[in-house]
Amino acid sequence: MPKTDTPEYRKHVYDLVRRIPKGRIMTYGQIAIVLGEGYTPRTVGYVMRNANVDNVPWQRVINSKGGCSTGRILAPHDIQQQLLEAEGVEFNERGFCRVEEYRWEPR
DNA sequence: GGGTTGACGCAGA
DNA sequence: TTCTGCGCCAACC
Repeated sequence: MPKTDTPEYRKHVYDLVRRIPKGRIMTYGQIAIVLGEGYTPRTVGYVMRNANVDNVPWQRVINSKGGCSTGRILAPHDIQQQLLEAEGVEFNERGFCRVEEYRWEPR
């Protein structure tokens, strides 16, 4: 079972995130299921936290609520909605988007 | 080695 | 529908 501390583990997550098309999103749970290998939303989130300093569109990765708990991240919460809106993702007043509609699954 | 926290998810009230 | 609690796995103190 891989660990999040290994570059391989993180690369796996990063690669999947980079595959997300423009104007699409993925939830932590979805990623955890797709990666399998004992991945859990927690571990995925842990990796994403470090992805902040990487060339990964981490803003496309959100929680099941369709939003992002940006209040706990190191980066400003404005970029999340801003970048996604630039890609065509619509957000409501609460700062949430329709996950069921924008959710993308790799194959 | 043990306890707490966390970019989460789901079930229950 | 929204809020609260519990569980999950790994990292941090």
